[in-house]
Amino acid sequence: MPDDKSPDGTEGARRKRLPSSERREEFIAKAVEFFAEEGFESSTRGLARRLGVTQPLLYRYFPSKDDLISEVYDAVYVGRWRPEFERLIADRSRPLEDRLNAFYGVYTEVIFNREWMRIYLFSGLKGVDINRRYMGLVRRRILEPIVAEARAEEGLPERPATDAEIEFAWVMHGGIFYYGVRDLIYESAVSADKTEVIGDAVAALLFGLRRRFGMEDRKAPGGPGRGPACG
Amino acid sequence: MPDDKSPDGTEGARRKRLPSSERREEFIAKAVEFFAEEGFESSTRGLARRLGVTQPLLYRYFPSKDDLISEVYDAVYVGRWRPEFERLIADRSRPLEDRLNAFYGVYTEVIFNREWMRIYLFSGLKGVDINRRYMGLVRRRILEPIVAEARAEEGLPERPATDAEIEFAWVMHGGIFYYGVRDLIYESAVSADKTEVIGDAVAALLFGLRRRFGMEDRKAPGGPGRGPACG
DNA sequence: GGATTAATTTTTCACTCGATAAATAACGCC
DNA sequence: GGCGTTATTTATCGAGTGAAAAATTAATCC
Repeated sequence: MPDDKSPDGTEGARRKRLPSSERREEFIAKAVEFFAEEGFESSTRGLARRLGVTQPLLYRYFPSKDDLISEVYDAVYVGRWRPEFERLIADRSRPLEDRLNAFYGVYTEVIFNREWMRIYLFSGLKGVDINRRYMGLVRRRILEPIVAEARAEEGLPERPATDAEIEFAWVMHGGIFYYGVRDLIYESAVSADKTEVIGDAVAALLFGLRRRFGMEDRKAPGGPGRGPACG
Repeated sequence: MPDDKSPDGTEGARRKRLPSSERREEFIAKAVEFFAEEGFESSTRGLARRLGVTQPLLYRYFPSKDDLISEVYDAVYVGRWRPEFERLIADRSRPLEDRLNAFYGVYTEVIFNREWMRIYLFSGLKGVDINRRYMGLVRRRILEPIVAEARAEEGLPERPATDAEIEFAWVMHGGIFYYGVRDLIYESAVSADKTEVIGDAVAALLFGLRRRFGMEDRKAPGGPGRGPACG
């Protein structure tokens, strides 16, 4: 007997043909859904079933399961990054607190999404390097700018962020991320509203950074303007 | 041909027998290691290989793979909880900031551990309910006490923590947790030292809670002493 | 409308999975 | 030292896995 049922489920209704590029897009989009929900260990047959298509067809478009998974990573990590993230943080026409609230508002619009979060966590556990690269992106494009803007708003001289500053920014950033995890992955009732939670976190972030500046800018009042990275 | 090699790998060295209870313990301990590293989808044959034992032997001790996995959960979630967690937070002979630094010092000794973190994340993605129960435990035994202690130290009247307060405490707690994730799962260089990071986070946590108290204790100066939970 | 091209399915392979049943061999007891 | 108990292994089943090869069928072109 055939090892997969009629792709559509309903007998007789033969699948419409699609041009190669469209089909590919469709496959990737559904693969994001599918692997996000079921994990990357789930079978290509399961994905094909959800697509209403036979399993070997996948291999016409992707040489292997791993290649398909790479496309999934790209669609999520690269495809959903928005250039306005960086602009929002750096826009000095508004107070930093406003900017950060605005930034985390739109950033969480992207990442507070079941697909995004689950792909992120699954891929992190797999140890694929795109994950490490994404964290590098967050550090360079989000956290370092935030620290720099906070220094600027305090009237402190420019200088590369210290490890302790970045680490603290990571804790707050991770706290906001984890808020999404609780909501979307653990589905534990997250009752307070997002704007308020972000507002509290942003206030604490700025408080913590100013506190750090106060602790570290004593010994170097003028500071080595553009000294080598600390640590 | 036999479907598993000689369990030990090295030929001839027949496996020593162990009494039932000892063997069981050994299996669970190694299963924690194994599934933490490879994920719960990994094969019982892989685990057996690592144990130097044949795969069907596992089924002498656990009726199914899922039952073994449940034992793994118990060993990690229940077995590593330390009663001193709650005592440290509630010990009013010291300032709260000290207590929280001490608490997060020992708490992170337990959870900043590759096994613990990976089991936690894997099980969270699987959606097993022990995960939700653990988060309930954290809320009741850690976060609510922290908020209560913060109120007490401010001289405010006792009352159940509001959702916004708990949510903020979760963000800080999650930020610390995520610090461990970055270190142990994503293995992104975490350079600053743990004590300092915790110190910064604790300071920000207390700042944020006091800020919240100031925002919410205006309209209810005496407050409904033991009113129903907010929200 | 028949030939060409390319999208899709059918069939199949070699292997892995969780689990069961039966055979074997190490240990304790007397 | 033989015997019974039971820990452990051997062998096997049926279902599912990623992948390749070949057969089929829908769309396109002239």
